[in-house]
Amino acid sequence: MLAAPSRLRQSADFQQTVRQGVRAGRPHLVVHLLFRQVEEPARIGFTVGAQVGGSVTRHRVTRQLRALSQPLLRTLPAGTNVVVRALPNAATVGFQTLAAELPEALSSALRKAQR
RNA sequence: CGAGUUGGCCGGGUGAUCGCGGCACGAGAGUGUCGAGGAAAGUCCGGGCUCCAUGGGGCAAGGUGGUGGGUAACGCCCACCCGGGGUGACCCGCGGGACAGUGCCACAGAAAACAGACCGCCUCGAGUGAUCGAGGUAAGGGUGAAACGGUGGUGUAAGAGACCACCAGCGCGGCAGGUGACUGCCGCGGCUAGGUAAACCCCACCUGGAGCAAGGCCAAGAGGAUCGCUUGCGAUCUGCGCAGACGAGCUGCCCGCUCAAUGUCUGCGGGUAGGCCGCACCAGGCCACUGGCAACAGUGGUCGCAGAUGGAUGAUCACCCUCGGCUAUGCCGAGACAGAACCCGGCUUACAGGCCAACUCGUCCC
RNA sequence: GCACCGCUAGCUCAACUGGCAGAGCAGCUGACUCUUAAUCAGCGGGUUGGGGGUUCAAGUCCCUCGCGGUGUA
Repeated sequence: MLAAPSRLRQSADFQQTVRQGVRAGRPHLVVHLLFRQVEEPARIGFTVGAQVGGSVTRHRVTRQLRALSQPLLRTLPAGTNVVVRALPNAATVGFQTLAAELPEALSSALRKAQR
């Protein structure tokens, strides 16, 4: 589990990020990103729906994404909110595929947001 | 050796690196330690715990259903009885009551529950005759899931428990065994009484309601009474709005009791979740002994065993294990069902593969 | 967490107290027409979500499992 200040913890935060932020997709996941003008650490959250699979596979995907997010968190500017949404086919591919797609999607979203 | 029955267990292992949550210690960096399951699942039962209610009487409603025992309790478990299945080990059974009452039994059939008689059979009468009428009878026929005991004989106009023998079944009595369900034996009776209660129902026994978003504390906010003290409500709110109904409450209803038109309830709309506690040490696991057929209980020893809140057990690598494929001393791929959320006892359902024990039947050998 | 509802032909729905599973649309065949549509005649199509039980007999009653959905906190 990430530290509490680095997590999105409320449903409202998720909705705000997904609706107002920019979006960058890859075949197995989507990254939503939103800059906020506050001096807080960057925060990240995960959305893994029931379409991905049962409880066991959902948790497995969440853990893999969380493990990948740990080093990427430092590279984000302060006040950034990120929501990583797993697509239904995310459980069918291995860790290596997700490890390649997440940094790509994140940097792509950052470029979009800075424009 | 083959075929089978029952019960129990495991359900990947070891190591390294980078990470996560709880707890303990520490000023801190950090160190140490623990960290998913047999079903954590479905939510079908039972309890603990918490709050609310709880003066009495009656009626409902729901559940359970052989007997005895186990248990905190159960719709669970154990043993036994009865019925059914299997050569057998063993398995299956919502397994009380059908003379307390009511209902239903389609189609077919003469007739479907209480006796009756369609075709028959027999006697008498009428008629030349086909046949008709009166009466007796229920053996035979056919229908059906089910037809008023079965077989053989006596008997008769034809027949019939009308009578007899045996058998099946019912009721009563006695003796014996068992805590009991019940079983065995003997005698007597009338000769025969359909099914359905997972149809209503009757009988016996059990059940107050809600649920950890229970509930408590703090912070913050709002309203009323009077400044304070203080009092009531307080996220299950509303003296925020609109509309409607009516006496209301005693958590289903009635009696009864209590309170009261500034009261109470209902519907629609509107609004509200910050932290801490509850929270993890118990009907606890394992081992031994004792009692018991067993479920289980008692005594002693020993162990400490998840506690998150967008929610902790992940990622990678190496070797080993199991399985599958192949170009086969190796290579490649796969590793069941499934993720704790207040806790516990059961039930049910899912589950690759494997292990152990007891027992049964068959065949062969000693 | 608690309280409920539904599952029937390819689709939308019936089947009263247990008693032969049906209707409309769709499909197929034929007729009408130069052809199509419309119309007319006919035909096929069902493990009643799965399994088990009670009953002579189950879509209906009971138990259990699955899928989908609703209300409420």
